Amino acid sequence: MRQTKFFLKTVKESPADETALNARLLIRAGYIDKLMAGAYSYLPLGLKVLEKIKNVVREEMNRIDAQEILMPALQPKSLWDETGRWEEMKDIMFQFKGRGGSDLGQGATHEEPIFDIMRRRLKSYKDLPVAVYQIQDKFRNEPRAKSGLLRGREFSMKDLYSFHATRDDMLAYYDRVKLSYLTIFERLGLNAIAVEASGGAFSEDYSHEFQVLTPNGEDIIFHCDCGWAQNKEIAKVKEGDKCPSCGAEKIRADKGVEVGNIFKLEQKYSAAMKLSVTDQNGKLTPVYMGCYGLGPSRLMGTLVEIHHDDSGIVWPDSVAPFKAHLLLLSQSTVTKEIADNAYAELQKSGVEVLYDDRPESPGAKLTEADLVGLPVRIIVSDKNNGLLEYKRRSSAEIKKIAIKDLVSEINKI
RNA sequence: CGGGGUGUAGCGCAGUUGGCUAGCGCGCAUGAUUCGGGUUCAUGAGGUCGGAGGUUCAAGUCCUCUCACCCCGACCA
Repeated sequence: MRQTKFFLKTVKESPADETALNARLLIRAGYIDKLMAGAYSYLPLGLKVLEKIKNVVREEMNRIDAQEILMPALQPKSLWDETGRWEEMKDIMFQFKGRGGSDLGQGATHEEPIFDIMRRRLKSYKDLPVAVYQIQDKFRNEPRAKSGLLRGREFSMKDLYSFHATRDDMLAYYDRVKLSYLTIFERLGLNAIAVEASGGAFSEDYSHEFQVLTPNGEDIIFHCDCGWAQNKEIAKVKEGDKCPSCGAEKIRADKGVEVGNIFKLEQKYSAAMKLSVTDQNGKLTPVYMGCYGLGPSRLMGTLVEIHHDDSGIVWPDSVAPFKAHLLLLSQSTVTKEIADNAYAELQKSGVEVLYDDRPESPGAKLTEADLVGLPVRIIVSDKNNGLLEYKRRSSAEIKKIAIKDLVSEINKI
């Protein structure tokens, strides 16, 4: 993509109404725009990142035999009355009247509609197991939206629901999802730890939260090098205590951002919403269920909190909106030709490249490139005698390479 | 929802005890200039001072109400 044709405007100064680092950088660098508290637009660069995150999630979901669906955000009260959550969640759910006075709500989560779909289709233990997921915007009337993309009133969530004939099967799938989540976070360039947390309203057992440790996180996590970790909400230890798992006296307390949460719902929901199948003996049994959330938009914010420096964002390769930023620093005909050739080469090889072909000053281009944070920077200038200057955003090392070696150099990543 | 703070040009900000034509920087337009870390200069466009009501000869400035945004707390399938 030529930058002269690309819709991207960066700004020098941080917005006054944001203090969260992720929002300040993402807005300055032209990824997102704030519409109101807790609701952001994704501009071309930002949407590319969000989609890359979602696609990593899709790939890993598909790998654990989950199938993608899409449910409405708009939902009727009647469904939510079956579980009693219309009342229970009235403070957090956007609820309003439809035409004719019908009560409607916007989905803060989707257990009710997925149950409605499943109870009319799952009839026998032979129909199980089944797992479906969707990636959709959730709406929550947060008491306090804050921290940029980390806590929105409208935000992207991937929610997965699994249905099982036996408890053992549910537990086995829960473990599969747990591993899948860890793979997702690793692919995204995040070090997330699985933390025991409250099971919530429909489970007495612990749930697992996936927490990325960062000083800007909202939760407090007690954890040990051995892998044991609990949310402060349920933890009965304090910093420096003996680890209940390995016995070493080095429990640490750190702040974390919750980027995923998985629950064993057992049979409680199925009982409430009459989701039963006939077992091998012909007897009706409530199905076992699990639900598993993960937040792509919150992940995008978290990625910026973790991967940045004083000059701007430093995207991990897996989610960067473009792989390379090609900068034309001189306006001589010869140099322009070299840059055009390099651009053509990259495009031919399928490398996603943003080509800064604007007639701006070198300083402006260099500073802006650091702010935007693409993984590879390639400079073409009169100074380089026909060679290209190759630099990773995450490193200070600069290599001079020939055009013919450019694609192979990038493909090493 | 409690406490604190902020609303003035697209963005970041200044504006004294109420006073005359509301400013600065960035950005934008035009023309020059420059070309390896957001070049320099000139000219220009751009404002119901968040909104409503009030006090006053006179309100960006004082009072009341209200809306929005930020931070702390509470809350957080």
